[in-house]
Amino acid sequence: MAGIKETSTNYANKQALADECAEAYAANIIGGQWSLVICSWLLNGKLRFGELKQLLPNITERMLTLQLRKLEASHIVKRTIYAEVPPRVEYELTAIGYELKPIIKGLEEWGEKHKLMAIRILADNE
Amino acid sequence: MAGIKETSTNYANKQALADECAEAYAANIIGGQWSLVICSWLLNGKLRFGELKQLLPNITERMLTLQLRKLEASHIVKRTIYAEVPPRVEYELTAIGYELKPIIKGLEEWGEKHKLMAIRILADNE
DNA sequence: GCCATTACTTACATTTTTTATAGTATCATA
DNA sequence: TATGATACTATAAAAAATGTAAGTAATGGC
Repeated sequence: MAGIKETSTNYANKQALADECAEAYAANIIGGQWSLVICSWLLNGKLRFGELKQLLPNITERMLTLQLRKLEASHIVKRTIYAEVPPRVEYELTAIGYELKPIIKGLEEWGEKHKLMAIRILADNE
Repeated sequence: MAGIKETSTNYANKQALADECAEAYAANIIGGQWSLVICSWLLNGKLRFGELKQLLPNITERMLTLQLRKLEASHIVKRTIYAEVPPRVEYELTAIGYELKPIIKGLEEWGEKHKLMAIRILADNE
């Protein structure tokens, strides 16, 4: 929860929810628009900033930076800077980040299944 | 994806991501602030609107309605209205909604683990 | 000196989500 | 006639997330 107003009701609500529901706590961490997909790519190994950018064609550099910083702050990814010019920075999952694997795979399977269901329902309604 | 502007870049990005990544597709469905927690409660059985409201102390009626409607539109929950006065409405998970169970449980466990880790890291830094 | 490369940063604009507050319909009961 | 219960709806405003566009630092090669 970075850059959110600590006096807002929303902040209080998120805190309260996260305190008593671990799944809400988890959702706060991996909840950005691109976070899950970034993690999903990183499951296969280290990637550089530019590589991630190419894998997520429509992401802006700003969003990529923001999401990576958030993931880093939550200890989901580790950032390694090599003192070279031009710079080289690599991102990889931490141990706890890697433990998201079954969840991500589960979401993936569930999503596929849901998609098929949605298509079936659409077809039935014609 | 209800009430979002179909001409926005954000809409296009979400669509594109959801098309190629089932986990992003899934995240769009269960991604609201309260969705996961609502589903989590419903895993134990049917609940009325008012019961959900009490279980989620700080939620406004509007948010509860919005999230339930979104979940209903995605076929995650089923809504049953009883023709009584005062009205009675019950919410329950559909079959595909219930299949979120392992994912929710996984997130819960992962969240607990992550919390412990975060506490340990904080302690180490003192 | 100038350019190219990489991984950013900054300022600002727009869109989306969440919160706040007040109201509605129904009908049994007091 | 007024009240209470339930599950909402309407409108506005605040806050958060995302997008746009431009700029930065460092240095090796031309």
